[in-house]
Amino acid sequence: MKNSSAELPRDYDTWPPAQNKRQAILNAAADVFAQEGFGGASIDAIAARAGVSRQTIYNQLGDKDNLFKVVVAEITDRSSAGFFRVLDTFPVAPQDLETELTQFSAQLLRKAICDPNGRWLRKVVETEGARFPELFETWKEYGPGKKYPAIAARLAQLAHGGHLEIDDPALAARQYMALLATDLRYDQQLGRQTPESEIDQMAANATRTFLRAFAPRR
Amino acid sequence: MKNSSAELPRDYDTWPPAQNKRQAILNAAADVFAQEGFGGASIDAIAARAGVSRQTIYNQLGDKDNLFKVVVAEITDRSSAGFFRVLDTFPVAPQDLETELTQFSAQLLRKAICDPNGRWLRKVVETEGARFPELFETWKEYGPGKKYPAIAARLAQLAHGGHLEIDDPALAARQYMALLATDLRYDQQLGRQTPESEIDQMAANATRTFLRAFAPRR
DNA sequence: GACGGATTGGACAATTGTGTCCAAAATAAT
DNA sequence: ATTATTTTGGACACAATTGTCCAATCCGTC
Repeated sequence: MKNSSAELPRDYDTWPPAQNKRQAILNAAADVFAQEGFGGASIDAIAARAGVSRQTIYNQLGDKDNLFKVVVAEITDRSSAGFFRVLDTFPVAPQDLETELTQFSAQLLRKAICDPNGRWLRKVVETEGARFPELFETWKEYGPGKKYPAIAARLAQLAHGGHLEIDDPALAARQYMALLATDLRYDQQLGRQTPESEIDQMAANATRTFLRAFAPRR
Repeated sequence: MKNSSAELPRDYDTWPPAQNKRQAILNAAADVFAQEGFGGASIDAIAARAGVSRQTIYNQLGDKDNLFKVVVAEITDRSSAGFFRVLDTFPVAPQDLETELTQFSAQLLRKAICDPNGRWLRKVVETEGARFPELFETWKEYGPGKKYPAIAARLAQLAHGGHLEIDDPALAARQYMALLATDLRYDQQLGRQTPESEIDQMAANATRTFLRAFAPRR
């Protein structure tokens, strides 16, 4: 009935479910908040989806505001961790830059942008950012505040090695991310799950254009 | 008290206010829906902001679902009209491509992307798209469905005239728009109103990178 | 098997929201 | 000035939601 596009970012590290009801609650809450917004989400709906009594939620996580804060913190952590795990594979000393950067881009799309954590966060930040300013200050710090400089640093490294020609690495990083997300937004804006098969194509398109813009002249 | 970042897309064509309470209601509803989401928005809040009795809303626009639909249709119209008004100034036969395309880009940012109508729509589509699928089918049709092909056609024209080198105009159009929106997302994701002064810089950055990627080789 | 902590389901008060009804008041039209 | 139309504000029934309380129950541990 409620098979929305916003799936819950599951984390199978802590399992089986009976052990951590808390985790089940957080997953369910992430779902419902993303689907209904903060105002529209009801504790009952969350409890039902988590397969848990409403009281248990209050016992473990306090009131609705606090539940929301905990969920955001949790997902922020997961998302950030996923991003930096992929970032470690950045081709800082490539043999074939286009091929390797395309592969890296595809990984980034798959594991750090398309992935449920990232999607959930972007949606919730857009929706509820104004309601919890202090919360999203920290998101800003751990999200854009760390990701973009990290990408910029890698690009600068490539430029220093003569593989790219870049005036402003920070700008180049933002544009690289924008190119990567080109078709993602178009798709995901309505719940369309971007098909796995298209991700490689998207990575190739973005990388190609990026390199045409920033490859050394001749 | 409620000075949110989401301002109401006003339309001063129909004025003074006493004449069209209907317009006041739609503006207020746009505000509150954007701020609170569909679930969190209350008719009372909308009535209060519109300076109107709650009953008047029911008289003129029926129930909450219908009110929402009318608001979306209204804003979609305005946004689409604004976009195509700017599109008429596209430099199809430029003397100095970079300069003219930069100017066009700035206009597009100012009047069709940054503007309250466009911002409102993007936010609401992201938030409530799953709840009103049929509504956003029409949005899809009038938004991306017409805008991107229109841009693609202009770019193809430039390519045909030898000003650009483009394999896939549709892809180039999506990437051009993505580059334009690069810093917009970064800013607006939290309610930061992009300062007027930065728009020209953003247009210049996007255009420069786009042309470096798609200008004819040599 | 008995203990203790977590979990459950149900009841509860208080609040909030929707949508309707209606009589009084304001506004516009004739 | 009189009539027609809107608007208003308040009352209302009904449903949903939040957060609390509590007795019954489950579950792992000793």
